[in-house]
Amino acid sequence: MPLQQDPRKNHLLAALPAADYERLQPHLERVPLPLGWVVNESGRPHRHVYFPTSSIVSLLYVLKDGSSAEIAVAGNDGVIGIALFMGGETTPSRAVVQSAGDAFRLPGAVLKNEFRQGAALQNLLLRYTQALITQMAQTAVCNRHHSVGQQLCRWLLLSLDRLSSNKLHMTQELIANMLGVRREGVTAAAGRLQAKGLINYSRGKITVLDRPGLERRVCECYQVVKRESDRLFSPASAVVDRVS
Amino acid sequence: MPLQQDPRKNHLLAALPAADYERLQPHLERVPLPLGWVVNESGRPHRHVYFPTSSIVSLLYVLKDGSSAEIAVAGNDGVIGIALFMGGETTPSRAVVQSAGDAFRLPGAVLKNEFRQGAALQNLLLRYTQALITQMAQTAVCNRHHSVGQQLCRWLLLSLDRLSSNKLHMTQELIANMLGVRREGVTAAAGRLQAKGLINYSRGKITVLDRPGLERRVCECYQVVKRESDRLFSPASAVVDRVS
DNA sequence: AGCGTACTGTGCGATGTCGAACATACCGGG
DNA sequence: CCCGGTATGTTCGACATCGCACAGTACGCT
Repeated sequence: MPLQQDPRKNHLLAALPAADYERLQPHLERVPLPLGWVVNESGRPHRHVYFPTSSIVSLLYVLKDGSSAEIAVAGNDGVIGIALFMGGETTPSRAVVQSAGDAFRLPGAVLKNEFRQGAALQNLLLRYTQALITQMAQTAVCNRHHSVGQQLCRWLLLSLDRLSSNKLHMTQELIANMLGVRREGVTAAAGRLQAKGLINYSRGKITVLDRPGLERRVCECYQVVKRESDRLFSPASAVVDRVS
Repeated sequence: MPLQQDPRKNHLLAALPAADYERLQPHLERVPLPLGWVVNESGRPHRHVYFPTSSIVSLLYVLKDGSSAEIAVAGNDGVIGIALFMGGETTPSRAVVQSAGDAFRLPGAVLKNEFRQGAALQNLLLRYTQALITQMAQTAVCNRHHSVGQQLCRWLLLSLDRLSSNKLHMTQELIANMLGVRREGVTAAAGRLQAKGLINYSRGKITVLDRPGLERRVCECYQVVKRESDRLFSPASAVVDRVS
């Protein structure tokens, strides 16, 4: 991994006007996030918000019986810990590092203070939250109506979008936990993708060979989430609100 | 139906301090919401936010092939049109009236203006949004892991909580659309509930006879959503933020 | 009273996922 | 270099839901 010292590799921080960013910058602390690390435990108060730069973090819901499902994912396009500025302090979901890398964190108090000024950061975080809501809603529908194969494609593409390479580091077992299905189901679906030459994997290392091919196989859910995310962060719509 | 003329039958409006409410009151317009009415169409800009008093509104995601799923529900404890204050103007979901009744609506401009002052309304709406997120996340997990029977119980209880009577007005076909399953599945599940004496239904009229019985059959998802909603609106936590 | 429509009930095979047990293959550390 | 653990592949029956077709039933309207 190269330097990755620049907080502004995170799109949210990058979208802040210089003045706003300067206020936050002294409080940003770089944190390496190892695979599997629990950033926020379900129901526990959050101390910081995390802005991933090269890492990917999943929001997981874990049921009493241990079964789980990913409800959203955040990488360098997002932030972990929205409960802090939404006012709830905690959420019933667990945030787990899905792909090791760096993040920058900000103490909750600093974020809340900046958020309450109603500055650019507020607008940005609210838009992000709305994009997150879209992602969660789409996940709910996808869980209901689409096959494991389609969901695997969606998951691969969402992960790929948040990484700079075409290699993922993730076992089928972990993917199964994310999708809330059995490992065997992932094995079967991944096997089909490999047979068609779309991906290549071995012992937790997945290489995507034919991204357009994946996009042809994925369900509409992927596109909806991506388009909505682009829309909410497009320069046009962002500027309007900042100026007004 | 009695008068239902009081906007403060909506819990959000009721939770506002008098001064804040007075500012909004002149702009509140009473609107009867008929069954099936589309309050907000997917992708279309919202003009108003709606505060239901005696109605229930579902947020539905509709896929290209016509299949759908409910991702959240709002009654006198919520508001429809969060995209307005979140900054996105639209959402990819459709808001449909699930149970006819009244709502009060507020023009988007009035709401946005009040929201930006950072007053009590802002805090309240953000907390509500977080509760909504919880509900959506729980729906996603429930879709993945729980049976139609359990989900039907959850759906009945969530609807019941938002009504003053123990009678629902809803065909199995519509419930099936909400849950994203086949009508026959609902018929079977509802038949079992009726056989056990928990409910009674006939041609679109459902009477809940044994609510505790339903609560014993429902999956944990219902309790989680309810508890989290209570927590976010408990007087204790609400006051803290307003004072600070 | 009669008719039509909306709602509910039922039966079938097809399909996909589950749950569990077990076989194989690969990698890294001692 | 071997050993142990981790990752992947494969099999089986069981079960729930799907998709479709059609039968029965109650309500409301003319």
